[in-house]
Amino acid sequence: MHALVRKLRNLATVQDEELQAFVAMFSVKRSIRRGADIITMGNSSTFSTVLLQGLACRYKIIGNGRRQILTFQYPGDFCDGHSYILPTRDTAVNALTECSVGVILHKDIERITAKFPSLGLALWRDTMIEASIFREWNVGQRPALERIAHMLCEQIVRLEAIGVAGSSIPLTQVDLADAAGLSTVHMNRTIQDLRELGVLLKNSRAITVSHWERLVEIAKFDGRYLNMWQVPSDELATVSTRGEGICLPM
Amino acid sequence: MHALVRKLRNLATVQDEELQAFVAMFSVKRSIRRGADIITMGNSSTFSTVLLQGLACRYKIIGNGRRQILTFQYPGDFCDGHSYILPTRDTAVNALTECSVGVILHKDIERITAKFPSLGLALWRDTMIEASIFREWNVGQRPALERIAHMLCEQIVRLEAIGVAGSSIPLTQVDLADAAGLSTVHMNRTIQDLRELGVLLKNSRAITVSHWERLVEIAKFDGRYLNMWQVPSDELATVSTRGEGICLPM
DNA sequence: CGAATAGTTGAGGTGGCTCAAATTTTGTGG
DNA sequence: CCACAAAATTTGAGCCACCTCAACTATTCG
Repeated sequence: MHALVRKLRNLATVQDEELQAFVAMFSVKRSIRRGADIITMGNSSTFSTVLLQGLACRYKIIGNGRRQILTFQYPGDFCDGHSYILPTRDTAVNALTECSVGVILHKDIERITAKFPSLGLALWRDTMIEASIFREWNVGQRPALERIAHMLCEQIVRLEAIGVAGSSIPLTQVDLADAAGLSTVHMNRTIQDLRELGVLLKNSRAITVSHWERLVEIAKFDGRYLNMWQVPSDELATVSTRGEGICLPM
Repeated sequence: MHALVRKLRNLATVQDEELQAFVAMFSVKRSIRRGADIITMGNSSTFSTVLLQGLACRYKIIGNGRRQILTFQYPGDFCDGHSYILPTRDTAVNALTECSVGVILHKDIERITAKFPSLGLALWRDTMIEASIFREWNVGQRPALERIAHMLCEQIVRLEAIGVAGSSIPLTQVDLADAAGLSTVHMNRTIQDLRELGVLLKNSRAITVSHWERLVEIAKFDGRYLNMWQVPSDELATVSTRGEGICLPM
């Protein structure tokens, strides 16, 4: 549960005992395999799900039968968009790599946030940051190169925020295309452009950033919308549970 | 303050006395004229702003110098995206018609939500619905006709939710273009297409829906993301203050 | 080792853009 | 109430970013 604890600490001043109590309410579900839906559309539920390991995406099937990815999710993220507040389930969540999740009953969340308001505040803030990300993606209408570069920047920053250093992005071109709303063909060609520009590694099959500054420049990326100013990645929480980390596929 | 009261009542079970106390904390600022910024970018503040009358938009100037509208705001909406929770100010808000707003100190919000948790819950829900709207817009990549139809559907539903009946949308084509991320030229041509299709009135300069069902069909609109299932528009709150209503320009 | 899945390349089509100008409507000051 | 400026709407013409369709080639995985 490291990921969740780390995140909540960033969001508000929360006492260790509060975090411990919160974490204790979760039950863990492991080994969700790539391609499986973590959350399915339509059925409202009595519990919330937090991603603990792996990488997932929130998505929706749109008119033409295509998958539109709305956001990527990293360890510590609430998969179901805080369904305990608003039970709307108009999107699904899919595991892009093997995943583990934590599950907590809505009524347990209610109980503990009533008891520890600062925990509720942290959760609220989390919903706001999610909203920021959606807002930022909206400023779509960017040309493909900039759009993709921007998406890559966001993923790098979010990976760093959960302690995954290294500039390799564990997503396929298909995933990125579905997220950017571009065809895979055009995604591929633009990735190649970025490789030509020296921004991504050329030899590797994986998507690896080799020139961060230039990427940021192309993307006109200003990461403040991610609200990750705090916590410079070191002094991470040391509350309970076994070692975790995002698993880098490909 | 009708608009705000009505909205909060929809979002949670809040006692009248709680609403009264909340409303009493606002000070009102009237006669903000069309074109003026209600919220400017960059400067974080110590208070929050609620739109009471008129129509505003949250926007951002993007790379090419163009205005990207992220969402429209109606009476009762928090202009600054609940800045008391997350002080990020990466967007501005502009009055699209003459507006009135209410202003409340962050610390007053803190005080009263601590005292009345159900009020805090209502506010939290409100942030979630805002996020839903951003999410829905993201599923951009729709062809222009569908995209615009969808936007119109949303505005009609939101207008109805605040008690403005009638199917006339008080926005210019320029505003709609900036929101849809389309050129005004293409917006104009698509509006004309909708007129040809009998969905919008032909003679009027204003944008008036004449065939709702067909519009919904074109848009593939499913309004559930707006979370307005409650309150069938009649029995509106009767708490204090003078008559208000959105002013329909054009 | 065969079957998916992911990545790459080519060719041709089109939705929405830009530039440019005309027309209509709205707002303002006299 | 009129005249003029500013804003909104409309129309035409040419262009290009990104799409679709259709292979073919690596890779991964059971």
